[in-house]
Amino acid sequence: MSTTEQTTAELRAARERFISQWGVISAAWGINRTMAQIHALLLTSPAPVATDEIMEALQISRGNVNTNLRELVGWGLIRIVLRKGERKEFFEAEKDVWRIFCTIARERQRREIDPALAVLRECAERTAKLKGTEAEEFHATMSKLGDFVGQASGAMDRVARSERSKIMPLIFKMLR
Amino acid sequence: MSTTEQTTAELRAARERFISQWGVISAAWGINRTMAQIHALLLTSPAPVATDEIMEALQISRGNVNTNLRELVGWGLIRIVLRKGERKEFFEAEKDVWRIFCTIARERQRREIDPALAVLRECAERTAKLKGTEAEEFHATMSKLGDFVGQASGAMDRVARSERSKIMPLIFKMLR
DNA sequence: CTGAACTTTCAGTATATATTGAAAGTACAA
DNA sequence: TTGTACTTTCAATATATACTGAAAGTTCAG
Repeated sequence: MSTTEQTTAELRAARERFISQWGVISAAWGINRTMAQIHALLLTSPAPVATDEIMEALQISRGNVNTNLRELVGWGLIRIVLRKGERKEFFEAEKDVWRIFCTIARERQRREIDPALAVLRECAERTAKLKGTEAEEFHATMSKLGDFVGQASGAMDRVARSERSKIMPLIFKMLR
Repeated sequence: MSTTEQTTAELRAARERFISQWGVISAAWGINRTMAQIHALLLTSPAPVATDEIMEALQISRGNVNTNLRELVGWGLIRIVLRKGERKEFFEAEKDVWRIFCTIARERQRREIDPALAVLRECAERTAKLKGTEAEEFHATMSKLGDFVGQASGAMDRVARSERSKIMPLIFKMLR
């Protein structure tokens, strides 16, 4: 086997390992396994990829690929690329790690943290004026939880909106 | 209806809303819905609770309660309480929000981030010496991803190991 | 020991989630 | 306007995940 062939084989093996494992890991974080695999595929693809190629590579149906591509576009993690003279749509992933992180942080904030926060605040609010130890304790728990989630989410938001070059050095300096 | 009855009713309603919604929210983060509901129940209970009461409150089976209680103990989010003269086990949740946060951060780190990091490093490692644009790009992607996850996870780890009173003011000062 | 009080296990089942694939929809060149 | 090259949809189906409940296991007082 030539050196080039070995390189190709090893590269493909590493890439497949990444794609497969990224699916497993993402599932633990409440992200659709296939969506994560498609993302991993695009993330490690040297060029934009079309639906058929993804179907082939991951051995999944057209409908499945389509659904998850739209979802990834919705998250802002990939974009559609059109080639001149071709009707087909190709897709490419944002490859800057910092941008990926900010996108995910902001989307999860909007989709999941904000609604959670609303529930906590509502539960604190509606028990604010109740009398009695139990009611007061419940109110205190909800308030503390709400404040904490609010502060943590605000902090994350500011990190995700700032420039990497400005915020990251600060963080690492602080966490000396 | 007396004021006391109104208070009781309103408190119960708020508590049920919290328990139910906490389950929904947690599911979005890859946490078992029932586990989250049991946690919410204990978090808002004025006293330690035994299996039967949880079965009753959430209308779920003994086996289900048992499994999820063990899982919560495994996470370090609740502890077993024994009452003198009683054979039954009672459970109570850690109620300090900062401690809860640190526990969850450390456990997810150990269970999910560290393995993910290992995969990224392995993929970077095995493609380190390959020649060619595609291989080099893949290696660069894996390295960047690995470095980023490693740094972020290290930062989170240091936050979760520090004292709240020391680290939180610093963070908010920095994110001014 | 014995049995009552309690916990754990796990095969079977239910529920939720993801996937398929064919049909319908869309866009456009000729 | 028709045919072709594509994308989207969605009912049916498969798969993964969670839950049940009865039986087996454990613990311990008497």
